[in-house]
Amino acid sequence: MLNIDKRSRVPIYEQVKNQIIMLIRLGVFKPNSQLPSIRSVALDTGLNVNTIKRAFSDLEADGVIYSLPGRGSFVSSTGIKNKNIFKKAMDEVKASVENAKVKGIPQEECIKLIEQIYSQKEE
Amino acid sequence: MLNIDKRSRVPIYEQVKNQIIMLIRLGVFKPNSQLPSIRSVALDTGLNVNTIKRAFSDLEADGVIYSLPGRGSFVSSTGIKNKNIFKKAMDEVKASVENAKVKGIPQEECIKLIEQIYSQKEE
Amino acid sequence: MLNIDKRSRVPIYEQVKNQIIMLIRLGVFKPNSQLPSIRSVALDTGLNVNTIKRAFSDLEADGVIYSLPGRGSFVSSTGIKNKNIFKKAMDEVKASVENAKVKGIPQEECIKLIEQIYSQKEE
Amino acid sequence: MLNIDKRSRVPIYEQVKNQIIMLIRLGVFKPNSQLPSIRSVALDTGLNVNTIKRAFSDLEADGVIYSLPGRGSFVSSTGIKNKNIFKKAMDEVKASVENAKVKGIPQEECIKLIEQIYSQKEE
DNA sequence: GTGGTCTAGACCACC
DNA sequence: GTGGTCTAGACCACA
Repeated sequence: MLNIDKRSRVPIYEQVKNQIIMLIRLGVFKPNSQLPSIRSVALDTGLNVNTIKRAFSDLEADGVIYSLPGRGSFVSSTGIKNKNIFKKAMDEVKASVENAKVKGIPQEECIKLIEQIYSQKEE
Repeated sequence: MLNIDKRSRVPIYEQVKNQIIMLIRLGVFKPNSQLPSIRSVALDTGLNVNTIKRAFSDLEADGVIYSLPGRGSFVSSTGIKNKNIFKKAMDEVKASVENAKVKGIPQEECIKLIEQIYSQKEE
Repeated sequence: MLNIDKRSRVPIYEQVKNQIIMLIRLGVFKPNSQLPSIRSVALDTGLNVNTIKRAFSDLEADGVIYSLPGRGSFVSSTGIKNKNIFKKAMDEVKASVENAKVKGIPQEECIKLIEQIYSQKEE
Repeated sequence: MLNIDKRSRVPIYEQVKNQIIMLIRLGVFKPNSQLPSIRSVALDTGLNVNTIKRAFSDLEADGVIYSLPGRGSFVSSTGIKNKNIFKKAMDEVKASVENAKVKGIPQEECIKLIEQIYSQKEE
């Protein structure tokens, strides 16, 4: 179900977080519905329980999901409509573009790249 | 000479690299001219010698500077026109924008941000 | 009969306990009268039998009810006037207020909150 | 330096968090000053590095401290003046007092308890 | 030395 | 079965 690249420099728990966010955004997991258990995700992905737990806890801290001990983890009713998540993502873009600008990369290159990324179909 | 923010999350050696690249780009350091020694930079900035060393060897690996053992470091003749530096910067932008897309941020938001960054005067 | 919030962080067996205590306090269940059976409560609420069993045995341990094997559970003659229940509740209040104090919240804030809670009508 | 009760039902990382918050509030750790390293705290307390790490990460998520990889952990410039921390503490008080009210404990008992707690000198 | 990530495996409370 | 806590120990990047 999840597609993890162990060789990426992006931490595994971040990849898990991102994929779950995308699945919620795509409607695969709907608000207030139950998510697969931490352990089952760990089994499916072959990752350690603690790594998945870390991803779930982070998502809970961001208000994307909530977990009830002994009962399971659930998509929060507001789902992905959380400003905090957006802010973090935009902060990253900002930092990387500012860096590109400092390195002397012209604005058109950046815009071209963005248009290219957004024209790709979501996997 | 260098403007380092010790409280930034950007690694210090990265900040050193970036500032040197910018100084080359602005013409303060010209192709084939000698750079200040690692030790003098360390003294000036109050940073650890190892940190500066790391920045210089990274720059050498990127072909931006070259060092002659016993004589010092010099701006390479091609200077900053090195594809590697550009590629790394663009890879960062790519990763952050792909992440933004996954989080559901619309293309226009990214473009707006870029135009805003590039409209600012360089410090 | 019982009003359970499955999405609450309060354990379900705790909610069951609390509601039964309140019903006794309100006189719905009188001292020495028989309580509905564990199974019927489980059926009514749609909760797991084990969860109800846990609530009942906790209440018995606290001396609020007693059970006669094969015949059912009954409100104890002393009813809710049991020190143990009070003590547990007060211990919780104590812990949370001590925590608030540590966090730097002034005494007046706590008192104000309490007055506000007690001025609300009981549901 | 820290005073941990391993037998408490309050998670150890919570106790660590609370004690650090108190030390910041008392001015022992000042805004922007460096905190003892995660490892040294682990050594001093005899606790596992990961447990201390958990406490520090939580504090960072709450904006109380910030950490710079390779450099250390620091009290954030706003220090403890964080509404989130206060809200969580008050939510706890609210829940416990509401519970006490349901159990039939009179308002005066709660107020008396609070006055007693706040009259005690801070350790 | 510092913090950050990851694994492995234990024990607990709750359902 | 579920999530939550804790320990032990490994490896990494950064200073």
